[in-house]
Amino acid sequence: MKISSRGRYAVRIMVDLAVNNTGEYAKVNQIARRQDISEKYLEQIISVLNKAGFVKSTRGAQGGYKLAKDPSAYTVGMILRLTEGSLCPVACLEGDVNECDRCDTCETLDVWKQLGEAINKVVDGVTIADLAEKQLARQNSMDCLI
Amino acid sequence: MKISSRGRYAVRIMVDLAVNNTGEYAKVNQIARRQDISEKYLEQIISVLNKAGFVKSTRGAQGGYKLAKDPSAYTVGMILRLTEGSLCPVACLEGDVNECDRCDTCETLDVWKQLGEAINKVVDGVTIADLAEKQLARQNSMDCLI
DNA sequence: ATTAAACCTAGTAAATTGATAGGAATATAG
DNA sequence: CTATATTCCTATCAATTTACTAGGTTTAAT
Repeated sequence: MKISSRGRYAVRIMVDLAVNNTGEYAKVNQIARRQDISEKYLEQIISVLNKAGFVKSTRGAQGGYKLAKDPSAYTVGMILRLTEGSLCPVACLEGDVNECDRCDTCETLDVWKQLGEAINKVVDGVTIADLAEKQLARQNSMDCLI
Repeated sequence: MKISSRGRYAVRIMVDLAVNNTGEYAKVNQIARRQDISEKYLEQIISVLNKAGFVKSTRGAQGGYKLAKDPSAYTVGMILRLTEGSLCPVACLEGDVNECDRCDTCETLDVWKQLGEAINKVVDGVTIADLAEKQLARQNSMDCLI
């Protein structure tokens, strides 16, 4: 029941792109430096975000990545589901077909259902914009101290 | 973000012991048959429950396992934490020491904290007694149809 | 003494995780 | 048109976890 580093990094990458958005394309090595993630690993993760259309890219010199839409268009849940796969805590609840044949007499199923709903509620209740705003607010408050 | 079969089986074993409690010790092969879990795998899982004091055992002929306390004394969360380890969705939140040095400037941390709380709330809100009752109620309602 | 059970330890195939590595394709700058 | 900066693609890898299977040891009742 852990979120993998792939999922965590993906969220951080999206927030990073939102916070450091200048209109230009951000390069992998810049994001990697800011987020302290290996360039090569980050490359793989951002490629998934790219294929899903969450970010857009251009290749070659001056190329890079930027968010495809407004940060408020992405929930944490969307990003986790993309990079982690389903957030459903048990396979029995996935898809429209109930895999296991104990499902109709399985008391525990209802607990997993509640759990899945609780998880979705949290991760779909927070957007990349929310997280980016919070970071910008903290950065501004730090500026005041200088 | 899946609950492993070890955790799911552990919960089912506890519910099974609650539902089929006759005062006698239940044998691994009986539980295995009822729950459709391999005897050997079940043995390993119930041994964890035993060492934690959730069930008690006697060896030798007529031996077996029974719940150590009333089914209402066990939450699903207790059993999952035992068999799965912490239900914390990220390592950063575990223990009293913050592992990673980004923690104090990490916006995403708050999401994971909310997520952890939501998960705990669900799994600690359901007891083995709740699940056992539900199963007994269904069994009784089935009896009426015969 | 036999037998029925829990107990203990080791092994194992498959999948997943968290990367690293190297090169191919492509766009810009000079 | 060439050099360079960048994304893009694929392969590999070590470590860990998962979900078991297997086989023997100990203990208690009959």
